[in-house]
Amino acid sequence: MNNQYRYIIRETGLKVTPTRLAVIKFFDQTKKPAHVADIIKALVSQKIYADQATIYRIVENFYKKGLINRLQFQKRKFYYETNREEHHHAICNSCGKIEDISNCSLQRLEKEIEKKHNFKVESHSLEFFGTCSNCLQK
Amino acid sequence: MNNQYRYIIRETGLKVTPTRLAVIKFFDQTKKPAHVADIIKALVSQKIYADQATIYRIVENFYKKGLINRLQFQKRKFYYETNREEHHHAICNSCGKIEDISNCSLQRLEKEIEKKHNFKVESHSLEFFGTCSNCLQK
DNA sequence: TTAGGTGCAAATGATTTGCAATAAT
DNA sequence: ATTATTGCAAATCATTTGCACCTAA
Repeated sequence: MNNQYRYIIRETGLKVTPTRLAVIKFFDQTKKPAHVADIIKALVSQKIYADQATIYRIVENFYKKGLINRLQFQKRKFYYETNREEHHHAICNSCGKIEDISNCSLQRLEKEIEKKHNFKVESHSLEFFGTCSNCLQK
Repeated sequence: MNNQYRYIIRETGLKVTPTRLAVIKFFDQTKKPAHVADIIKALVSQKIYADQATIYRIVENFYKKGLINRLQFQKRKFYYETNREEHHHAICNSCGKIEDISNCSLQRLEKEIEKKHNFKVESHSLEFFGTCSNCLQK
């Protein structure tokens, strides 16, 4: 059951600990971007009490190992989410809801940049800000 | 000479003060994204000593009035730059250099999102991370 | 004159760090 | 046994705030 998670962690060279398992599981089950406070809240509701320093370290390690992505939405904090296929976000300025956007097809643009600027693109971030369907109705 | 800047500030409904003039001028002359510490340093070199709280307030006001843009580059701090024609950035992971990217033509994508998600796009941020030409040679 | 701007110092919020205790391999 | 991980408390960094004083309109 937890074996898939143990395996994923072990593959990165990190040690398997209960808190890391819980965090991996959290990201696997919650598909939404989450910041550290979200993660802590979710773990507390499962009666898992980890220090925030620990969560910050876990999440940065996972990010560096490529297990999760790190995002920012014009906020002061970082958000993290499972590293699934390339996609982007639409963030509602009114309620804060975050929707997924896929099929952005920026490959062409990346190619152009590499040629024009002689800049090797390794990653990109693309976020849209506006008003979501719910808030539009109000 | 400073009249253009006075005019720009006055148009927003904000009062014209020496510090605001200096900040507007700074953004007009420096085309690169800058964070608050950069601005303070530039002003100090002109013997203009303003409190950091003041700069934070000025910059947020200018941003809200649409005079400057606010950016984040996977850093904890905000960057600001003059609000010129739409463009994006390529940030070097190695030396931190920031290059401009123009002609992104995301209009098509925005239209799609508006239709598919019923989400009114008001702005977007698009940044590329990688290695710049200088760092590639090392 | 008066609404808005500024400086100062203290508060805040997210994140990081040092270090000793503990757990995973 | 060895090395990585954790908890705790304190530090840091960017940013914000309250308040008394000052200044542009």
